Amino acid sequence: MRPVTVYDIAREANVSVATVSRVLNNTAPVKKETRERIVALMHKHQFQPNALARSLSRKETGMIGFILPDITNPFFPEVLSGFDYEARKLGYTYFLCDTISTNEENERLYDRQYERESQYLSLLMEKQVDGIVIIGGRVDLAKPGEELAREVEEAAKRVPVLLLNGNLPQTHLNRIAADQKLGAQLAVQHLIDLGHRDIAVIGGYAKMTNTQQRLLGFRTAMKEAGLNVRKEWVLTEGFSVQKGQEFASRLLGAKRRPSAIFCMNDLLAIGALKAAHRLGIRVPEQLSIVGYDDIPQATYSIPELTTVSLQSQEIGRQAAKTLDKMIAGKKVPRLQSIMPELIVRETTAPFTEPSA
Amino acid sequence: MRPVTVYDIAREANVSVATVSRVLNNTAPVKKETRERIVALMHKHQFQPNALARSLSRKETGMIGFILPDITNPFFPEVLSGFDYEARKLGYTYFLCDTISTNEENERLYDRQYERESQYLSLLMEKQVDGIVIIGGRVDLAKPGEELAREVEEAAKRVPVLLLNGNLPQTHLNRIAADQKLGAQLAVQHLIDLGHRDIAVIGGYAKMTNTQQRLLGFRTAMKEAGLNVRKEWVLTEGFSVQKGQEFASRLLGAKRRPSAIFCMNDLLAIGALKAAHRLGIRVPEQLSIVGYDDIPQATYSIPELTTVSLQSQEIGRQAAKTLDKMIAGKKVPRLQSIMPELIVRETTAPFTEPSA
DNA sequence: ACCCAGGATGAAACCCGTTTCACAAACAAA
DNA sequence: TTTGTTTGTGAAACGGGTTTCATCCTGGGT
Repeated sequence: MRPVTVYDIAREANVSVATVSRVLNNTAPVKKETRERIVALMHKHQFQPNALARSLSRKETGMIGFILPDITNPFFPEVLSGFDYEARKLGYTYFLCDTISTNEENERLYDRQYERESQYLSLLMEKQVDGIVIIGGRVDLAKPGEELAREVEEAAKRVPVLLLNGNLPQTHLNRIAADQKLGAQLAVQHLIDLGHRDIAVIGGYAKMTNTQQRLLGFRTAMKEAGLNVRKEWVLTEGFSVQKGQEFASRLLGAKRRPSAIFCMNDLLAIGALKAAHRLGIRVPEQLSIVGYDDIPQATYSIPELTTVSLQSQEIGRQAAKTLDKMIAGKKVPRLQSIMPELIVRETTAPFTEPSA
Repeated sequence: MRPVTVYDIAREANVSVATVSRVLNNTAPVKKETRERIVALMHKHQFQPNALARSLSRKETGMIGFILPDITNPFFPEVLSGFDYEARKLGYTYFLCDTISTNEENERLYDRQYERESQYLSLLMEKQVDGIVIIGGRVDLAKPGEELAREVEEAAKRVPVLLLNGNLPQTHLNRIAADQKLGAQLAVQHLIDLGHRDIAVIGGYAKMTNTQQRLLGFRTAMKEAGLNVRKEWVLTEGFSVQKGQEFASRLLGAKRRPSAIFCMNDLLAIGALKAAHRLGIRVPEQLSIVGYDDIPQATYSIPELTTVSLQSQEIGRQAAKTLDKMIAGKKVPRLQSIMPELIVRETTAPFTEPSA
């Protein structure tokens, strides 16, 4: 059966569609009895206005595109849930756009992310979304002037784009980001305060600005404490539990090993925890570990992870609020910094000389 | 600047919009040079067809609504990622609809889920989605004839609706679901085979059909082995790590305690693991634990969880494929059962008499 | 030379709302 | 009573595509 339209209602109520539209949107006064007659008919027929038609003429859709790299990475659901909370309050719905590729074996492939990201960018624009938020992915990687960055900037000319946690350098795009450098400094300073001197870092991708920022924070804290960074204790290219286990095994298997490891995210930290366990190294007594992100899983492990909270939900909420303002044409600050916070739990302890 | 439309292209190419539309969709032959001229103009102006307008006349949007209860529960991102994979291949985009409510303190509230679910149902229909998939939430709870169930069925008359893992009894709606009873049986049988006789179950919600099914599987396996179920060892109402810890503490703190715990999901199992650890009970030597769902986090814990895999990604993939068929008007089986699989890892071991 | 099947194309209707404009009626102020 | 402002309403244009129908051409078959 054909869905009922304003025309059907109008005909049956002996009014014009204009009037029906008016009661639908309360956009102009309608005589009380006329209104009631129309409302009754709407209920009777379970009238649901066609949002496509409405959006087409209104030139606004109430739809947002949310581009993220990998929904199975628990960090993203966290920010997404914060975003969802505000977005819904503001009356938006959103498309979820995951830029990761998986092959038939469910292995995650990060190589085609760029391609996917720009595909989504134009797809979303065709769908006439009111705004786009991008977290992770290319915005973390692109260098100024690069083709990739240009595409995003191009899109931003046609529709509000908000970057989360990204770090597209030298861009005029609005962003909300945690201070990555500070977060790393917090973590490393904590280890130093506990008396650690042999500190390693694992994870991240050397090309990602986020990683670079955190590495910078790490180096800064080390330098200020007069400690030097051994380059074989800086292991990058990876963000998974798997990788964390791998990196930590390598670190802990060597003759000289660090007494503390700073991990670029919690997944890596969990991997490090596993590696230590396999090698019979007790955490935190013999090895301190600090994670990053404070995903819910950080409290699932035994011992629970000491980590740097990026306030993921808060970022998501801010994102929704800010994008809404941008859509409304209001001015918003170019960069909103979210202060990271160190959450001390159970994987860090004062340094003690190995008894053996 | 106003976006460029088919009319703009048509005017500049000295053709009618019909012709432009034809080259856009390859829907009828167009003279080669005309086509080339039009294509060139499209590129020149970076023409992007307005998907709203297109959908409005085509009466299909390529949009799907995906309703789930809580994206921060890692089970859902898993099925979502499987769904994403296929949906994208088939050319769909989807709205993510999270039915959980959170208050300002980010606490999750499940009480208003119903309301949210029906709001989303009509919202999605207004947005003219081509189909809707619902996982968890009301479809797990509703009894036949109930108001809630009716709403879903009502929606299903207007747009294809697919239920995942739900168990709306006596409904004619299409569903894809893992065999919950079998999954539980597998888990419990495994424990019994290992020599356990004192087995407890924790988690779930008594009103959820899923929980009921699993409980049924549990009881069946116990009965077949001639074991009886102690009712103080059946603890329901909860699905979180927190709850798991609580339940397990209660169980393990009692004078008489089980030698094995079957958990209604992996989060609970992780909680149980933590409780055991706090109480100094070694897993799996002194206590075996089996989870359910096989979320990625099941391998993050130490020891790694033995669990029942629901093949979450697979369910998601099937969902996309099936919904696509439904949208195309093809017949699909009323119920597709996904076989659960027991994944034996490190939290289960043969029963041994307590040495003390 | 004649007929017919495509090929190529345009005019116009259609999808379903919103919004502008015009106009009549009702009511208030002067 | 006259003028000015609301209230109440409809006709029609609009948003940006798709699709049907009609028309004109062209090449192949006989």
